[in-house]
Amino acid sequence: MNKKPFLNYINRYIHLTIEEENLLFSKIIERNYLKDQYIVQQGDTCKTVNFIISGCTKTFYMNTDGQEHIVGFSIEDWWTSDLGSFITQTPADFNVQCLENTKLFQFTYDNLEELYEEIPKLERLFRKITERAFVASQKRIIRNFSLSAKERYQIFKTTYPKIEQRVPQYMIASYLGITKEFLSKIKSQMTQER
Amino acid sequence: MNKKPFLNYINRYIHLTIEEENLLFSKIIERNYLKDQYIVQQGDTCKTVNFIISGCTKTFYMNTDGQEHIVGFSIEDWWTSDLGSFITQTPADFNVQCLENTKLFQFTYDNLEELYEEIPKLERLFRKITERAFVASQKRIIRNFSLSAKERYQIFKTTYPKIEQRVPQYMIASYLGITKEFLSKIKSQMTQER
DNA sequence: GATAAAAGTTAATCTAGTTTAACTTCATTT
DNA sequence: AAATGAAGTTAAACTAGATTAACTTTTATC
Repeated sequence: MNKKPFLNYINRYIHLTIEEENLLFSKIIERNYLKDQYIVQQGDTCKTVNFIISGCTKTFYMNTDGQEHIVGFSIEDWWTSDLGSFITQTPADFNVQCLENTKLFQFTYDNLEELYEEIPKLERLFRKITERAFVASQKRIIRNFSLSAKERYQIFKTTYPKIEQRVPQYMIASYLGITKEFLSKIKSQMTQER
Repeated sequence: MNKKPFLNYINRYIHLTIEEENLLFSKIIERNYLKDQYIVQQGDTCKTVNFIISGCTKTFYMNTDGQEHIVGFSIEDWWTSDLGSFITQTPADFNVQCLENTKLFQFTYDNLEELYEEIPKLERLFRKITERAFVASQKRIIRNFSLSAKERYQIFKTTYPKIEQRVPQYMIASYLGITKEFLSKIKSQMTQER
């Protein structure tokens, strides 16, 4: 178990003693998923929050006529879960599926509750992480309302250049809230403009 | 200073001793704003997070050609701020303006940082509040992509019946991401269907 | 290296929602 | 109670993006 990436990550927010680090890692489960496997399925209760060591996931909602709406992608050094399902321990609205073979550090609900008691600093860690995630989510809502599909695509490209290269176009279209055909049109427009 | 509504609110998440309560309230500033006054202005750094005792606010983004995009409304027992600006202490993306005379409990950045040190339970409180806000924000993104304007309006009406009655229609249209003219059309459709 | 399946492209047609503009209703001030 | 302005309505013309469908390119499989 290579603890480095996760320690580097949490050190951006809090500092733990050696004892705390050991306690923390004693409750983390390392797990590997294969490409296409599901970490969470819509309707199941989400059992874990997951830190990605390597790999890539998509979080999506599938509506009744089988249309897939992508809420987000996650890669190394970020989290993946259905947080709503996890915190309330009720059925998930979203699916989380691996787009590559993916290695995770998993926190189960009970383990995380115990850790919050044992290492109160972790409350701060997750408070700060969630604050940032919330702010990003609010900004995305406004962008979706106030910008055209082309502008949103350009922002996506500059904000998440790594993700753009790892994920098929039709999923990016879904993330942007447009059809794959329209994204294709936007891209051909953009090459002509150059 | 009537502490009851705020104490009832936080008791849903954490329990404080009398000493902790006293310390908490010693750092809360009660403040009244008049209708139309700004609590935060786009470009300024947001100095406070604010719990609403009475009144109503809107949070909105104003784009370069003066178009207003409403991120959200807040009423009694909820929070209002530009959280992104507050946590990073950088210029705000959003405006927060009172739609009614509004009474707030304000936490300044420094007071809140001190309180986190003095009452670690508050980290848990704000972690949980932010988790819920993030989950709601994610669900809104999906609804905006997967539902028609009419469906979104119907959900708004049932989810926030109190807000619908206190806020002008053109602001609700902005919140839903549509024009006031189109909301008007939706409403007339809905009355004809009955 | 042939074949099939998945991903991406192009173009015609269509529609949900926008824009513009004139009009009505309601609230506020004098 | 008249006058002004803000909020809401209606309808015609318009457009960003969806839908449908045929086609091409890439990737995976035998």
